[in-house]
Amino acid sequence: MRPTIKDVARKAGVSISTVSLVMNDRPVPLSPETKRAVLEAAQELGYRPNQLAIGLVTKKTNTVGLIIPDNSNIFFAAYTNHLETAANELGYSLILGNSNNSAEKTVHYLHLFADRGVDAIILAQSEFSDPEMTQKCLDAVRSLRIPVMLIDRLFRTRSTEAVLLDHFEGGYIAAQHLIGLGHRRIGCLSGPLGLTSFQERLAGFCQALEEADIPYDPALVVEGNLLADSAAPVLPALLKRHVSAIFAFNDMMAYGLYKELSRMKIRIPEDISVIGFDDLFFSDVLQPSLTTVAQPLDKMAKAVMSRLSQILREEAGGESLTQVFRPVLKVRDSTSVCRTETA
Amino acid sequence: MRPTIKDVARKAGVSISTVSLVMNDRPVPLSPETKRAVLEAAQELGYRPNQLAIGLVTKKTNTVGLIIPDNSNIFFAAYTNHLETAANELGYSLILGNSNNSAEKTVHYLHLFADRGVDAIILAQSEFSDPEMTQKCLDAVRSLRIPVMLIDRLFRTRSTEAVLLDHFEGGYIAAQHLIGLGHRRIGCLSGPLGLTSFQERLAGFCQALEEADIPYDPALVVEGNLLADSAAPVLPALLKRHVSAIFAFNDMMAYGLYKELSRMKIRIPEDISVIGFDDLFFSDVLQPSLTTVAQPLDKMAKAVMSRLSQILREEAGGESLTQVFRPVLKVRDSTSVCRTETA
DNA sequence: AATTGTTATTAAAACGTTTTTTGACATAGC
DNA sequence: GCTATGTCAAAAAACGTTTTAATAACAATT
Repeated sequence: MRPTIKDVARKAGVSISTVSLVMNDRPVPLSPETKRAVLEAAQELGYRPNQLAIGLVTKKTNTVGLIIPDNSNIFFAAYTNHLETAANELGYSLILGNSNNSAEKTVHYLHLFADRGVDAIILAQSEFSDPEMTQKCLDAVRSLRIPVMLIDRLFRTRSTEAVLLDHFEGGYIAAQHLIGLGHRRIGCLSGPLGLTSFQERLAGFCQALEEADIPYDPALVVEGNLLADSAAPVLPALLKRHVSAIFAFNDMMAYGLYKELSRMKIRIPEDISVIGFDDLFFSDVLQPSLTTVAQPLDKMAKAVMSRLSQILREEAGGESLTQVFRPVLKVRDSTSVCRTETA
Repeated sequence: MRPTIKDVARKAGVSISTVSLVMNDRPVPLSPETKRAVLEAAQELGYRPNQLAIGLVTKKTNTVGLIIPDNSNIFFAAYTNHLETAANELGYSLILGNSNNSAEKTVHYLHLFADRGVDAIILAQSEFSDPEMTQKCLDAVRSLRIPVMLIDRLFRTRSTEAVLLDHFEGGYIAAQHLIGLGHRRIGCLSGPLGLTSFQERLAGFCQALEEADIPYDPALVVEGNLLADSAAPVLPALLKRHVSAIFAFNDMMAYGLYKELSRMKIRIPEDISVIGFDDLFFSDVLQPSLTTVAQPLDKMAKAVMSRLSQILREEAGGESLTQVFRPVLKVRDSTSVCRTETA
């Protein structure tokens, strides 16, 4: 049906080896006439090489597997989008798997993708609460013998390729911004503190407090589940402590705060300032627009793919590399100068 | 490195044909001992068949290409997520391409995916403003000789496989809902009316007006670009006409209305009702939550994949099938009884 | 005229599978 | 004792490429 190299060879009156040599522009002596004949035949037949066959012999498919928890999570959707763009620019295709944060599904996809001959795998997965699950993934990754790039903190070891955000600095600049506006009683709506990234955000937050000589009050830190609806149940605890600002450890929870505060007729930023983390698409659409700590996803995605491409071209040294990116503060309308007298 | 069928054969002391027969559980006479030996060897070596090689001989890769305009568009991200889930349940993997609404990129991915031996392609693309572009895509699709499933209205012909929403009904139920609340001057913030889907939404809207004996006033229909920021420029025109409700043809533009109305101190739904279309994730988070027309993406995704799977198993009759799904009205807090006296 | 060297092309092996055909050996029927 | 009939297993071809080694043709050197 689809023309193969044989068809081109027959049409051009040469052997298939010649066709291959010409198509790949190999540095072997070939007469101009032969080249022209082959190119013409290929053109006329609309010949396109079968990548399956090529992959079988070259062991390269120019395909990268991407395993993320959930593409309906807009953060990952945005990341995926940037990764796909970066991949395409470097000549790679992306094959997608949703792990739903399940170690089984992660392992499933690791194998599935390896079976399909992907050149590398990008894995977005934070630690599992059960260390055994993490170990399972680690084992699977090791057994694969394929480059794996982590874009979240699955393993604590430094000996893996990774592209990460500096979460400490993220927490730090968020706190610094609020402190600069005069806030001293700042609530934290944290993510699960079992996860390294959130520990680090909190540590950065504390560092900023310390530098401003504000005592750290653990009662002002509550834990959420990263979803919007986790804001409502814990908000009263913070309000009771008279916080003048709340640092939500991701934008989704900040949205939850918006909803609940609005229900309570507490105004943002007049009565309380809110700052988020991630800079999702909607943060700029919301009313008032959300001040937040942005992750430079485009740069990170580019870094992921160019590093992988480097590794695959075998231009990387033996050392594995962890690249850490700096977050960027986006000041919008949800934070303002502190107006409460209570220091 | 990775064990192959040969390694299993050697270890089990049989031929590779036997290994293949056993692994695929073929209905051929094989002694239980042989089977056991093969299975054991495979298990011990951790053998997993190379899907590239299998694809080369069977012409099936269990991979489906998905071409969408933009995965950072949360509507498509959600659809992609459902499609991936449905695909995985049926044993397929999804390979992803962002077309950015460019015909060139669409054609690029059509070929790229075909080269990689995908079994089918899912194409989310509305018509191009330039009919020549549409023709280009059509030609590429035809030349592929691979099943292509449309999940948007690229071609007007009925002779393609497609899974679509009943946009007419969507427009109809949105209007009906507002009319039921007593609204008679209803503004439309439409999408580009060059696109069939929006024409149909508008037609459904008009139908509902007609049934309620409300004259259709073209001055109440303005065109947006589907993005949030297209609301602000056209809102004054609608307000001047004293609309008591606005039907935004997608949720993103409804969000734009929220922002602009809030800036103008016009309250939703007290002063004006707003209804959207799509039911994006955020519509339930917003304050007030957005009444909207939902697309049953999970059902549609399942329908896409099960139909494709049917076609690929060659169980489909010769006829191509267009499946149309009914939208669902989600009544939330952004619409209320009309309080203006102006009829 | 024999050797060496270029240049252009091809043959053949390999990649890891599936699948069809062939073959070896027992057992049963005549 | 010979042919038919079953079992089981292996051989071999095929899928569409790349790549290395081989070869052929011819010119240039001795």
